[in-house]
Amino acid sequence: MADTDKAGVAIQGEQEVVSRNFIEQMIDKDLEEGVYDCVHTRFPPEPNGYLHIGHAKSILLNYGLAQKYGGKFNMRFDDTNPTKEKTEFVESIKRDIKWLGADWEDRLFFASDYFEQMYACAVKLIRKGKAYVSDLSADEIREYRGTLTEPGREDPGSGRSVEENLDLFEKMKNGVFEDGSKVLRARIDMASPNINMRDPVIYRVAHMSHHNTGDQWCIYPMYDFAHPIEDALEGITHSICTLEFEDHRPLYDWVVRELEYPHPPRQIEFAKLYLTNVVTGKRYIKKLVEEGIVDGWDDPRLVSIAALRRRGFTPESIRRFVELCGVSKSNSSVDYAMLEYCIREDLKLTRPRMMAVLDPVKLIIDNYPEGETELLEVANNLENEALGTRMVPFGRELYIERDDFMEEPPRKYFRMFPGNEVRLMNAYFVTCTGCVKDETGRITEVHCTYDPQTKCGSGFTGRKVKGTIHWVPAGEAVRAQVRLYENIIDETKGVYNEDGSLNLNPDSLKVMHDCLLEPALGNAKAEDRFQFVRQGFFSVDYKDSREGAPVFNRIVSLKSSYVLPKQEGKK
RNA sequence: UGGGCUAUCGCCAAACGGUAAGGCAACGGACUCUGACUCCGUCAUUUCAAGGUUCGAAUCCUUGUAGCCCAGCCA
Repeated sequence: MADTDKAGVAIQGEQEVVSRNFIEQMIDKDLEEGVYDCVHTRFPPEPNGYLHIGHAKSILLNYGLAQKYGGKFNMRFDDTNPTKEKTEFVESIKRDIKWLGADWEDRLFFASDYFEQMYACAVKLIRKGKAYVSDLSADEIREYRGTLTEPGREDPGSGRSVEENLDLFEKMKNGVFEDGSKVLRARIDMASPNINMRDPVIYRVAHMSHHNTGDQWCIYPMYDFAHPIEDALEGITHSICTLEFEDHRPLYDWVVRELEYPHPPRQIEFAKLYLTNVVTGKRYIKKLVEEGIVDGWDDPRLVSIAALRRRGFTPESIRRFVELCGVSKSNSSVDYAMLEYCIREDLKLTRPRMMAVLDPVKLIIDNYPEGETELLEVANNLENEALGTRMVPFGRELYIERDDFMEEPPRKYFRMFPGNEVRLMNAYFVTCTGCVKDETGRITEVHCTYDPQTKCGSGFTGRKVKGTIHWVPAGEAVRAQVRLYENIIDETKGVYNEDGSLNLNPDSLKVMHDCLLEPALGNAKAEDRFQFVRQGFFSVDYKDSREGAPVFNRIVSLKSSYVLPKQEGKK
């Protein structure tokens, strides 16, 4: 009988048997059979946008495999199409991958650095009679390709001699032809049931400046031709990509076979990671940015790597999340709750637990001596002594959460209401005596009395209270802005409307301007993370915070099995 | 209607012919200076469906069904 621990590790006797995902099983087999004697992976993004949580899976999968098998991991920009790529993106992608902790060491490559070799490969194919220059327009090529159910027809250019093809291809390279007037096609099978094999275009003409090679080239290789070559040149063993490339594998194999690479790489496809109710589409995010609904690609409500980082997620939490999701070939959509679990798990023992009042109302302890204050020594994290203690001033006037007082409480309300005794966290028991309202009926002060002998740390055990509430000292509290987030999508309706537009949640951002924090939080630095007791985990926004004036983003709330009555019915 | 792939709990996901792991979520309960954490318990007689083979089937065979991908000079 095998026990199984949290990581899915079965323990049989003394032996640990980790269940391996299907890619690892394939690699094991390859290694066993001597197909390869090492593992070399790569992450090959096109620098045409920002990375998001889905890319993290691919990055961590590839890097993780290299680590696990003592192999190597390459970083490679697949920049074979100058119409879409920008240097700005190569920088952001590098930064995100570093942040995630994937280390490519000194192996940073660009597909565009191989253009010369790729050109030679194309010439080789032409010489073998395996490629030809076509004069067909894009529309004509589509027509000749046939349909899903009908085979294609021979390209008229297919009959050209090797010499003529060589000559024409060189002219393509030399800029003799206009964009779109000529392409190089691989000669495979116009009748193949796999449309990718119907003489795919492998080179096109594009008179355009490339972010890396400038104006050196006016012909560019297509992905299906370039990618296997890139992999082969770098000595990649396992070329891991997503499911939509499954149909391209026969072409991938065709290229490495025709080019006669002695140790050809092998393509393996896995299912992308999707998160439920999340926006990753570039055009959608672009629109959100343009319309000012979010404040950039790193808006904390988004799931780009930059956004997750800004929200306060840790690289460790993302790694754990990806690990928990697993790797398979079935299309699936993981619950956001799993990500929340991972970040809570990472922060709960490692961050100080502070007191912050988001929506303050004044609390006056009527029997506490006027003008007097005391300093309380408070543990930073009761479950992790190593985090030490801090001092918090306490006095007659405090602020508490508006939610923590009700004049007429419902059943099972454990907080402050007239006549009820609660604990002020880290301080004393207080008994509520009533409240003061302004002319609109809004509560402006809550009053109570305290019992000096119930001080925290005094060892008092005379009686117990059901509720513990947090507070900040009135005089010394630091005023700050805190932002609370909900999903940017209205989860009750799904991501898209019928017309294809996004189903936005109008309450996805709540900015709390007059929050009061305990003094120690006043000099928090960008990216510092804390638990605000009873509220959740927060991090200091690195964009909007200033020296001595931190702005906090809520990363995730604490779980709660209690719903405040007035919030009932809220979606 | 051509080809490729995938179907195991609300969501991920193991199991590789030997009698359905685990995690997330949810729900009880205990504990508690966070309605948190922690702990303890519950949560698939059944694996898309129907047949078949077998002592034995999620795994093999049939026949269906559903979903995803492919007709860019994108990646």
